[in-house]
Amino acid sequence: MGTKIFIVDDHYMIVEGIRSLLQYQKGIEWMGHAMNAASCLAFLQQEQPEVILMDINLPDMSGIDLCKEVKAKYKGIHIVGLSSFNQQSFIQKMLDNGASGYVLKNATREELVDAIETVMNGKIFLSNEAELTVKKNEDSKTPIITRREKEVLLLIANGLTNNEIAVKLFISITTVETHRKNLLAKFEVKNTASLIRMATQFQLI
Amino acid sequence: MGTKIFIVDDHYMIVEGIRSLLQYQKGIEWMGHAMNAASCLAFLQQEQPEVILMDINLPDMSGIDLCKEVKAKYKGIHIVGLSSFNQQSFIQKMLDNGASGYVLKNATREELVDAIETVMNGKIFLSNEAELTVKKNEDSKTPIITRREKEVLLLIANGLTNNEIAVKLFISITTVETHRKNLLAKFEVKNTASLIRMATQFQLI
DNA sequence: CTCAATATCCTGTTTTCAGGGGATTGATTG
DNA sequence: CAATCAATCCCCTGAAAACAGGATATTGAG
Repeated sequence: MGTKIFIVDDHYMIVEGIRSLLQYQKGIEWMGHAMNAASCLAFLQQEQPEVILMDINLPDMSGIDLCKEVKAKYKGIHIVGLSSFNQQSFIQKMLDNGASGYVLKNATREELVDAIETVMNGKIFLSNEAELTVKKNEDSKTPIITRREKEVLLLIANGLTNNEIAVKLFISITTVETHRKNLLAKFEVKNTASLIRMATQFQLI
Repeated sequence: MGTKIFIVDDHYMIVEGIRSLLQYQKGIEWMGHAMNAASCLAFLQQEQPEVILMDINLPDMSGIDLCKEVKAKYKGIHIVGLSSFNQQSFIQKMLDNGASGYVLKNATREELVDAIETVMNGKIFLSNEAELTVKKNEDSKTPIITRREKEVLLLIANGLTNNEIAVKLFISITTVETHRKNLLAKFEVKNTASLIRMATQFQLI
């Protein structure tokens, strides 16, 4: 009997694609698929696969949250993230929430099989490109900003002036200025335009 | 003999998924697939399909450009855009470049078949959701900005001050100020932060 | 408990931006 | 041809943000 796998993805083409790639693969047993988080959880109450391939974008819940929930309830299930994006923040969040690996949607059959085998052996699997991204982003990583700074950043992005922000957050305008100063410093930029640009690139807003 | 279709997409899973969805579909003849723009163009020199399903994200060329090129050389081929994103700007650009339709990657088999039939009849096909997006964005559409304004916008986004922009573009600082004023007016915002935010949302930078 | 991080507040000065006005040139187009 | 628009330039004012120095609670992890 092969490794029991299950897929959660709301894209028919992806589900069919993976089914087609793995259908006659030795050592792999296709248990079915779910199109959303809810029916995935419902399925798991009946049967448990060994590996779940899980999209990070689901209609009812983010794959990141679903990953957390599944790992909390069924510790033995290995989860492989599945996404067309090659973005470090998502990869990291999936891994933080208990995922054992991450495969891009342009993976080959070999890569898929490799991923499933690797996580079954208790190891971490990252797509080649995903691995590169992780490495690349080690240099230019997202600045670590505090909760308050993020609040201020969001309000800046929404076009509020320091004064308006101060009113909204019940703090002094000078405090807002300080947070702003720190944001500029942390992002290593020298004005608002670059700040907002960087922040969007890092997907903070 | 069915409608001859061809697929250009660099995602194995998508290609396999579509193949699986359409393989035994009556009235459709699968001609093959290409993983990039170059091999698509090479294939077209040998044979011409009636409908091409084309990803907007290709490794060597954007689907938007490829669409233009294919339509220029082979006017009779109907092109259906294929993407996981539901973004008005992409849809619009594909249609501007001669595409006959647009299908999201979470389309069902029925939707795919419908799309192919529709474009074969010389009509435009848009995915349900894509149609909604187009409608939604009719209200809040991208401002029309001039070449020069876009240049200035990019430099603002890169963190240059008016002075630096003036030097770089060999124009007076007052001219830069004017362009900036016009940008704020066109985007209907009142400061740089909002301007950059809007510009990124409209994917101008 | 201690220390570092965080959040808060202050006073200045200088630079940059926003918003108001008006004007000229050249290209396009109905 | 007249009208429109893009692109250029100019002046002015006041507001906002950036820069340079501080200082002081609070709190949370080791």
